[in-house]
Amino acid sequence: MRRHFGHQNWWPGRTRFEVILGALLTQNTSWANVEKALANLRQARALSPEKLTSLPAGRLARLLRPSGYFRQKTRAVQGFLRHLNNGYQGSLARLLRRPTAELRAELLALSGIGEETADSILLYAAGRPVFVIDAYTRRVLARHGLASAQARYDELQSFFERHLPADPALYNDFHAQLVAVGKTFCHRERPDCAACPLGVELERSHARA
DNA sequence: GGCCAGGACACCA
DNA sequence: TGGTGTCATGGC
Repeated sequence: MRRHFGHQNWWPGRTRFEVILGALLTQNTSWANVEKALANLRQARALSPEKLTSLPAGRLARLLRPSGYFRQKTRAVQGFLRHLNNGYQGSLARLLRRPTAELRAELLALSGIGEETADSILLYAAGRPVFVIDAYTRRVLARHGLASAQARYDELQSFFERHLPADPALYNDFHAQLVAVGKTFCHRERPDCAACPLGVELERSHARA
């Protein structure tokens, strides 16, 4: 996959805080729309926990509007900031220093943060070896017969974590590569498996076996 | 004009 | 536990 697409350099974001905001804002939303919202925040000089905390909900909602679901996302962002301020004196470094399992549970307890968003934060902002499962990953695995379409999140996650070394840098780009494969070759209506680098490699490996 | 995008959650049986 | 509706903008 990397030979075909090159390193994907995920996650786009200048700071860890920006990565976290991106994880919250990209839920069921194209990254292009997320970038518009992040650009709004940057222009408003609100891309830090302190500045963002001081923003009234109405103003924050207007800035987040291009990313869609802006009312929900406003609540999610403010909920995260409340947790950060109440539990960690607003220090992202302190929060992200928590042991992986505890941090994951804390994130999941916040409203607006589910498994994928929590794991994106763990991997891309905190650098933990946690494999992220998203809709593209599901589609690619199902398309290649590597997992059932109904498999649970944790089943798919352990599939990767069992078979790959626990290396955050590897997980990082591996997930991004799967998304690239999903976007490029695993279309719902007209998948192009013949040209798919993953499909070709799997065919080779089956032929060898 | 319809479909979909790097989901989460409430509600229901 | 599993299925369904809702949330919303913007690009194609």
